[in-house]
Amino acid sequence: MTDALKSTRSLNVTEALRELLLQGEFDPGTRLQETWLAERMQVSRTPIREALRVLAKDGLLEYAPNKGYSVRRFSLEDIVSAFRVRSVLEGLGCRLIAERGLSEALRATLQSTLQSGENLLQSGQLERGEFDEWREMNKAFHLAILLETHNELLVRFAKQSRNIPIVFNGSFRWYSLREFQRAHDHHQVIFDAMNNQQAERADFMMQEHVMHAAHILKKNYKD
Amino acid sequence: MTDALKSTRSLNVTEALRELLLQGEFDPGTRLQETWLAERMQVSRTPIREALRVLAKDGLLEYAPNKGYSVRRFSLEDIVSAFRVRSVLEGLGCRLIAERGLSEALRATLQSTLQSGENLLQSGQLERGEFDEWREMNKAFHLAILLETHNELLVRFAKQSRNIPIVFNGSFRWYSLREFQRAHDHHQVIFDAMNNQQAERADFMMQEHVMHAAHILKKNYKD
DNA sequence: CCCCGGCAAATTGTATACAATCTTTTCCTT
DNA sequence: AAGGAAAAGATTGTATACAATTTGCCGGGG
Repeated sequence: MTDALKSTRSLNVTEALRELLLQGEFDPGTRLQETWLAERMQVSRTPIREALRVLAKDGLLEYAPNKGYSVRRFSLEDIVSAFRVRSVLEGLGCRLIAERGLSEALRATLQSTLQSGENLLQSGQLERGEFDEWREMNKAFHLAILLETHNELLVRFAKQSRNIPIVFNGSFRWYSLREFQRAHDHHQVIFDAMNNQQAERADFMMQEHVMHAAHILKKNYKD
Repeated sequence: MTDALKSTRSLNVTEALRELLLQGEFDPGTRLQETWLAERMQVSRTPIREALRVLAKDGLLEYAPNKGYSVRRFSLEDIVSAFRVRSVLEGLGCRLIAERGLSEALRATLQSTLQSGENLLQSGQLERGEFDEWREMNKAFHLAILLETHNELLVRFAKQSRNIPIVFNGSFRWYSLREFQRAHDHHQVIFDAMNNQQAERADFMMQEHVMHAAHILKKNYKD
């Protein structure tokens, strides 16, 4: 079997820190000192430094030579801008899939996620705290489309455009049942469009879908 | 004045190495050993390692834990895929500008680059080796549009999607006078569309423009 | 001849020591 | 008291030493 579980402290620290940042553990503007982090993470400064550099490149931290790193502040405008970028990226993904036609594997995967969505809506449990299943279903739907494009850069950028604290978990906490239903409808239409090789329609609806999420966030986000 | 010229060895090495990779100095698949690089660059392994990690994140190198870094191989398909992504990103840039209307500053900048293009075409010098002016003009045109969107992620992704060895310098070496004229025509139409707030047209034409460059590269690229 | 265990060399990962830079405090001058 | 040079402290940048892991080689067993 493959030894994909092998890793290094540097990589582990990078992901641990990224998680903390995405969960909003540190206030924006906070300076992250290497020695302090090193002590907290129980490693030396070396892996810490490598992690910080990567996270800065990901846009989660700001860096100034000889000054160090600080937690980036995301304005509402930054976040909406990121959604707009993601919308055209995922829209392109749908377009590419629709143009070449759905593979059997992808059709099966997407139908499965649609069924999951249906079940979740039927159960009526979506008003309480168990958004996790929905989150998982949603992620599976979007990721399956992206991966099927076999466009590595597209996948990378689409993933990266979600590396923003408030956005990362999906902003489902604002969703009413009505909103979940609408999202599910979007998914169905997007699937139908791709399934019928309607590239323009698939692209457009995916953009609509993503920007609607941005719209909801915009309405509820207080900065 | 600002001290933007301050830097560190780590940053310098990163950019120097990036330049070497973009110029195709190393064959794809080549393993880049830290000690070897350190000796060549006259620094210790520490800044080398930080540079390698960043360049791997940029997609120029491949990395495996405890194995090291090697120069990534870009297939023709990889390159065309990157163009497709860039086309929708820059298309979105044009759309955003067109929707809100051209600022005076941007109108002036773009008209200036168009005039430069006009002059270069008139001089008829474009068949020989001095593509540099054209390259500069082209870069100014595309970058001015991107920056005016004030969408940081859009700018970052669009720039990053050009960080590919063959692509980076622009593939103007394949261009005939006819191709330069066509590119110039595209620029003019894109400007006109934005100037008349024709968002859809501006977006579409920019995509056309970028993908035509991909088309030319595809015809001439031998792998 | 192949295989494979294990030792040796090479290479990467991590910690730490030292250098350079920035920040803060002190204290002198005006 | 205000200003500012200069020293002290803190923090980042770099080099190097050491640890862990991988790679290559050698020899023995099948």
